[in-house]
Amino acid sequence: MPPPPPPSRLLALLSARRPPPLRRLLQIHAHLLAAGLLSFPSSPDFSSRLASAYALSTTDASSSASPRPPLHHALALLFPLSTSAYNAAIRALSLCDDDRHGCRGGGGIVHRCLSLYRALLRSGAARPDHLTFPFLLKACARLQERGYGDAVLGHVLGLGLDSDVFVVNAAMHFLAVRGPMEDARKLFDQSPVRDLVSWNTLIGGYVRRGIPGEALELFWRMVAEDASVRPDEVTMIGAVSGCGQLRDLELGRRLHGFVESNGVRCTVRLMNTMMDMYVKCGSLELAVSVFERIEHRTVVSWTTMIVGYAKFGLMDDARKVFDEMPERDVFPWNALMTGYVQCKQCKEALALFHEMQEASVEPDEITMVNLLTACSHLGALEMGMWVHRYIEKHRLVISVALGTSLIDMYAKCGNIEKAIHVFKEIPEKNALTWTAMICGLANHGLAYEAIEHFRKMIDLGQQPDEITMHGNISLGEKAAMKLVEIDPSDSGIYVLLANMYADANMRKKADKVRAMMRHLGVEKVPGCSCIELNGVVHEFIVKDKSHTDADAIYDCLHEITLQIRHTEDLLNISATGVV
DNA sequence: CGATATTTGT
Repeated sequence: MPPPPPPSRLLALLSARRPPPLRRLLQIHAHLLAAGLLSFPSSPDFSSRLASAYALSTTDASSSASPRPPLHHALALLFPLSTSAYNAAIRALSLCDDDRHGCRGGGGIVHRCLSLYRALLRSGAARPDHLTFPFLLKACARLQERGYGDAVLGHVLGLGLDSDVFVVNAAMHFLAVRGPMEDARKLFDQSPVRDLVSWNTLIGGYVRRGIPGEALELFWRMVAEDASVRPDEVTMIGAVSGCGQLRDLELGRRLHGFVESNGVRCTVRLMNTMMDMYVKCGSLELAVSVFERIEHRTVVSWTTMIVGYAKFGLMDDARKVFDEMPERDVFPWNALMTGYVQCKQCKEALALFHEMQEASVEPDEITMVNLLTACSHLGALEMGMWVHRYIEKHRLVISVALGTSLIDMYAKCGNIEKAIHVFKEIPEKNALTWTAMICGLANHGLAYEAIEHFRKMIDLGQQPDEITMHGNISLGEKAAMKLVEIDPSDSGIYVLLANMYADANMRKKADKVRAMMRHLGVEKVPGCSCIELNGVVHEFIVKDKSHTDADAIYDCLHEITLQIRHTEDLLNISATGVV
């Protein structure tokens, strides 16, 4: 028998970033027991470290080949655990930040955190304390469902921990991410404790939700009213990115000045945010000047620069930046591809995808959305179908956005049946999905089906609160206009529209738009038809001469017309009689 | 002791 490793060696094994495999962990556990190192309390706290390692090793995806024991079995071996051991285990789990270990959306890890918390509540010996909740709430904020976090918030109140600033901030963060923003705000306004992180959390929350006005107002209030805090890097990241959402260049320069005159640490992250803001506010020049002043550029810095050039249509410069970057993850690839698509250089986008595959970069959902958009523009049905198969083969999750892109691609590439099929298959639909389907049907001249879908969309209440605070109405309008185009005489559309506006509390505007729609209905829209040849869609409008082979096509049409006339003469029937 | 933060998309 080899001698047991010294405690320092065991400690090192337990503290490694990657936990030892379960089998090894059990050995370590036995050694610690034999050495009497698990008697509580001890320093260093071996039982906390062992609990953390168990929590992590039952999460480790690499051990998923063999059945993993439930976490509570492993922890039962350590029973009874102290609160700090539970906290350490929850902490270790909540810090393990990627989703490889569990199901999507960090679900696996969060549920393990919650089961640890339940074990803690059941244990009787230990009670959750002020250190338990920041980690736990952070985990809950990563979960789509709100229920668990709400329950935990209830416990916080029950235990009277609502005066611990760390707990309050974690609760605010949870509410800002998952709950109604008003609740986060209420907590901020009513809490007896408040510090820099409280302000930052709330400002960041408003920015994440796309309410930049509120974020900036809070920022100025913080500067003016609360002398106990000074804006730091995190504050400024929130304020500057909010300013980017506002597209307010003047404000952006002011905030930039604020950073420099208030000694805020100008870290790469802040400078990246500043670049992004300048790009969004339309000043490529200032974005470049910030980029050039960054000493240690990250992938984010380079990517933001690519987005900037692409946004201004300077694809050659975007490509140059892309080629110059020392290392790339999927972001710069997607950013460049998006640029090509938006600049209508769809063939370049497809070529980039092939480069991406040669570079062995794993494409993601966004890559696929870009590819499908490129295919839609090109009318490249073959390629589009290949992308569809690729998505299925690689088991990429078909999100709303991806599903919508598929529908749009099939519709624009001329395969409306497949578009309908995908529409029926996908589980999640939003207003954009419906619009893509309705416009697709309308473009294929399927007026009845389009109107039926429009009706269904309204019936399902698939709008007012989907997007903002108005944007949705224009979506409805977009769909409706398409319908008016194909059948101006259908009064049903006007009724539906009127109802839609009524539902959205826009009665005042309803009449005005009604008149507009009528006007549109009167207007003649040129008839249009599409034909697909070898994966390329050719579009023709009445009297359209834009096609490269227009002369030949019209010659051919003329020939066909002559032949029909000739046949008519032979059969002695009139053209109107046939048609 | 513990909480807040930047880049890609229909």
